Amino acid sequence: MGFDRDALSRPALEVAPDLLGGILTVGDVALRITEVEAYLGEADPGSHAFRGRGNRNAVMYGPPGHLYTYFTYGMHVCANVVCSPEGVASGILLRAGEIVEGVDIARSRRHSSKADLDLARGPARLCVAMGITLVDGGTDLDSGRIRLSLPGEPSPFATGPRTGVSGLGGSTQYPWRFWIPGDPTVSPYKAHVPKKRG
DNA sequence: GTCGAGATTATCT
DNA sequence: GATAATCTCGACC
Repeated sequence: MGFDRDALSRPALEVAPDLLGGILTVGDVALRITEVEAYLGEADPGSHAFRGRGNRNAVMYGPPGHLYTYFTYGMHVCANVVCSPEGVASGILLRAGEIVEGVDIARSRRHSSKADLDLARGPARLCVAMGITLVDGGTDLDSGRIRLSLPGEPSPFATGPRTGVSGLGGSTQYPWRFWIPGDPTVSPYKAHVPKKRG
């Protein structure tokens, strides 16, 4: 079960499409991954690792197959799958998915939630629905309560520009976003620019 | 359905 | 002190 460690020891751009259709299991909740986004670490102006290694992104430099979590905008948590060999900072952000098991549990975590498809639509929502928090950062995805299963065969996928990135160095120009075409849980989200404090 | 604006806190300089 | 890989809400078509 689980996944081939070697399958994740490759550049993020190659691993990202392989995650589509994969299953992420956290406790009693299972998620089918439908949308991801690749981050190439130091080579990527939009990545946290672009400005060098720090406490926050240290996990991204570690071995593949681990979970990288971070806080953004003070209120939200996002989850990444670390890939590339140890020492190379790259990861894949889980942007959206479909709850395939434990829907009632996920719904109870998001009290004011609406449709099932909305439970994990968006990176921060996905973490809330799955119960992923900062303490899960650095967890091995092949042991413990959080597990990842890669699909047996490749899924069809589409690519497009990234959204929500600060545009530092025009990083939104790269088509490093991957999703399963036609899936209802994927990105109905607008591509707006970060807002400054008022 | 789309568009625009505000909220809130860990992390880094 | 500035920044941030977002979400929710309200207004409008």
